[in-house]
Amino acid sequence: MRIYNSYKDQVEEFIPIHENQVNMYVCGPTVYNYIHIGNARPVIFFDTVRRFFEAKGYHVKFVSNFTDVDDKIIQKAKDDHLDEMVVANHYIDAFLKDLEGLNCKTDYIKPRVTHYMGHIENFIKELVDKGYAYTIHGDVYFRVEKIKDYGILSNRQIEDLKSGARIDINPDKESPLDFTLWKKTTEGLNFESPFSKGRPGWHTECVAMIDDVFGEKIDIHGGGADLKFPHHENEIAQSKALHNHGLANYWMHNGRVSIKDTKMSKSLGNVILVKDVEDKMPLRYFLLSTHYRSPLNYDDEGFQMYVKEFEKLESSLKQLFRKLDLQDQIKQVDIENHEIKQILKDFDDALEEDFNTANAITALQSLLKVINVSIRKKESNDYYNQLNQAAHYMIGILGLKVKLEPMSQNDREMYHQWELARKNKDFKLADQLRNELTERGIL
RNA sequence: GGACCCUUAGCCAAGUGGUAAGGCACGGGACUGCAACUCCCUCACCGCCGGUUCAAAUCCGGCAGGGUCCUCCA
Repeated sequence: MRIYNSYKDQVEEFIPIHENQVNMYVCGPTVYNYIHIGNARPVIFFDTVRRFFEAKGYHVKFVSNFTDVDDKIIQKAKDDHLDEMVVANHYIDAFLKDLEGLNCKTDYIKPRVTHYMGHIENFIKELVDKGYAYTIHGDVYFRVEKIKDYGILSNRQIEDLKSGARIDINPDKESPLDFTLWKKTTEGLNFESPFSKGRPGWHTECVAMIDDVFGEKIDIHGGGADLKFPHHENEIAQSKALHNHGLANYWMHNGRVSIKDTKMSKSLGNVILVKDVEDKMPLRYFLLSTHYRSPLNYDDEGFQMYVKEFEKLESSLKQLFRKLDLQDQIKQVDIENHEIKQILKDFDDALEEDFNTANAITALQSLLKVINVSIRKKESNDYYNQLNQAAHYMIGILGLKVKLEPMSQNDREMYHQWELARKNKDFKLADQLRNELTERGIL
């Protein structure tokens, strides 16, 4: 397994800290709105990463947070005349529903900031005690310049950052680079702390929760490329200050999604929400069709291509399944066929090389071709089962769900009547039965 | 202004030194009671100009166009 490590800007062999175990953390949503397809990209991608690791026999401890205290939530609560926690809970539920629609696993560890206040406080306190942070007027800031190699992840020099820094209106900070660990405020949801009544800074939440949930350096930390700076850079800085390590061995960042070659943003009004996309599986297919590090552009016409592709996948697998199902012959077999084995190998090879889902999909497509050819021929049930199993292995890792229900006795009879009608050239009856079978999702 | 990235057929998209995967669309065939599905065939001087090399889409330099980050952002 090889992974492109953003921290070093190179592809590296993946070596887990603990054998057969992968500890990974992905920055989760701030729950003040429904997620859009750009948010869905890391969600789907890292779910696929998890699935592949699991398929390869790793135990994956997958953690992704909910930021449920934030200025944007306060604003949203004001706008909607609701309690902040009501807002947060609503969008957490909506997020999980979107996840299910996208066929992402939801059985992962989901720390919420509001449940970790004690730990976050202690974390900040320790930073202060060690001299890496300072309090002033109730606010707490991190001393960035105490971290000597600050900027490695995002490839920035401290000097450049200083000269490029916007005019800082906050004279309390020792340096414009310093970032907030604790913000004194009584507006919105706030918490008592030794520093002041207030809220934690976003950059400290993730690292404090990782600290508590894992209690050690983790294998993989993931998120969108735009989180590299300053968010992830600041997480690393805090971890170095407190634990003398860079938080994660491998940093993975996915590219952005744009819409019709334009940045997706609420002010431009070109946001596509996941909940509004009818074709959830084609969306997943689409988002995996480009390598995760490349930028991805969405437009309706292009997307139709993937809707069609997914339908093709669905119909081929359905026909194969039906062939076996009609004879009650679906069973576990050993995959021995050379061609199928080669395709499986191509699939695994693609994913093992920095999760190249685009090439993995190509392998899936070549299996589909083999399936389609075989369906027209008379092949053994054993061979069909090998194909079926290989296909399900692949779509299981890619997380592409295809509805395949075994036929009822009634369905079977109807199917046989249809065949009989065609044989007897009773095309009127045959067409009628065909329509019925199609409606029932059999054909 | 500073940092970085991208440019492969009509469209989407792999490929990071050995002579262009795959998909969609188009065109030509096949199969079929009619459809749908499916199958076969066809379809690229890798943005432009130089350089390095026996060999470059792949490395280096320049130019053009596009984008991201530097501020909340997945």
